[in-house]
Order: sequence, then structure tokens, then C-alpha cells
Amino acid sequence: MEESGHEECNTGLCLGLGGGHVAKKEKKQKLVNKPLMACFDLAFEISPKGEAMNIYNNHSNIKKGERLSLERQQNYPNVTYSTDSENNNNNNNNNNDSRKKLRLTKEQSTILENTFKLHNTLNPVQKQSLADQLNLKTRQIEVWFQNRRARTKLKQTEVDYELLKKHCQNLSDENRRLKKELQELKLVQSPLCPQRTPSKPKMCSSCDHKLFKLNELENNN
DNA sequence: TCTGTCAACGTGCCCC
DNA sequence: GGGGCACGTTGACAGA
Repeated sequence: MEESGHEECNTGLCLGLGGGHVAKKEKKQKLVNKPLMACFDLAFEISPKGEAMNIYNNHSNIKKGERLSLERQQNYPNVTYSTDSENNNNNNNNNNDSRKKLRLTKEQSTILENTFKLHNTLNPVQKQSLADQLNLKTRQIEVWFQNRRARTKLKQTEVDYELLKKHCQNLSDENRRLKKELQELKLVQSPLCPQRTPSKPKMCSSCDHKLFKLNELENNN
């Protein structure tokens, strides 16, 4: 299993672990999860503007992450938290303490997309090869493919939903139409259509024929 | 300021 | 038992 970009974290909190199975290992080692998570969010522990410090006495104004930050700050006072300005380098291979948002370049995205079109899952060799080619970590490739599959599935679900909705609508229309037709057929169930109302002159061909004959006789008389 | 997007994550499940 | 994946969530970031 690949490690996430935190293996060089020197806070002493994240233990160089990151992915899902890292958590498994973590559990097995009977270590608590909280310190593990602490590493990821260091960038906003104390914002560059010092907001967290300012709102320290007014928790109603503290955002979720910031409140967590304060708790961590209290729990781990010796940790030096990095800021955005310090971690502005968006290098894919750096191992910032913060969980920085990686933006893939257009070229990287294109190659990943093209690869995904060919095969939506990768074996370890393909993964490593792609990682080398794009100057990314294999873990990043893995994550990208997982997210991409999820997006594909979501999109397909939406498409399926729309199709089903349309199909359902068609069935409803058809059902309505058939009900109406049944109603009309019931009106002409007797040979001379006694229940027939003037507003509903429709009748079966047999009735129609008899009625025609009757009219003919009357006219002749 | 709000909202949508998406990389990265934690967890549970399955398979070998 | 470990690796891979699906799924749900988090949080940074960009654009309206």
C-alpha cells in the first residue's frame, strides 16, 4: 500500500500514515485515530489572519475546522502549525504538513482521462508507470482512479434515473390511455349500445352496422 | 459570501 | 492478514 504525502511530517502526530489501510494498521497497533488526523489540517489550525486566536473566546463564530484546530492546539501545544503562505508551493511531491488541495495540470488530467478510457482500473505496474510519467505518487493515481470511478458511477446513476423517470412517465400515459379505452369499450358492450350516450357516439363495427341498417329502413319507410 | 468541484481521506467489505 | 475497491465525508479552492 502506498503512503500518502505525509510520511515526512515531523510533527510526530501523523506517524507517516495516510490511507485507509494505514488506518487498519493503526487500529491494529491500538493507536488512537485523532493524532493521526491532526497532521492533515494543520494549515488552518491557526489561520494566517489569526482568526482562530481571535475567536477563541467566542466559539459560536468558530468554523468546524477551526474549533478542531483549537482543540488540537490545546492537545498538542508543541506542534508548530504551518500556514498557507509557508506552504504555497503546490509541488505534487512535497510533503507539507497541511492538506493542500492538489490541482492536476491540464496535461496530467488529459493523460489520466485517456488512460481511464482505456481501462478504468490499473494494475500496480500500470499505476507505477503512470505515476512516473505524471510525476505523481502512485497513491495519487490510485485516489484519482477511485474518485473517477465514483464520478462515472454517479453520472451513470443520474442517466439511469432520468431514463427510468421517462419510462415511468410513458407507462403512466399508456396506463391512462388504456383506462380510457376500457371505459369506452364498456359503453359499447351491448349489441345496440343501450348505454350509449349522445355525446359518445363511438361504437363497435357490429353496432355501427346495425344502426346503419336501422337508419336505412327508417329512411326507406 | 455562497456554492460546486474534486483530491484526499477513513471505514467497511470482499477476495486471495 | 493484507491489498484493492466502493462509499461517504472532509476541506481547499475557484468561480459566480
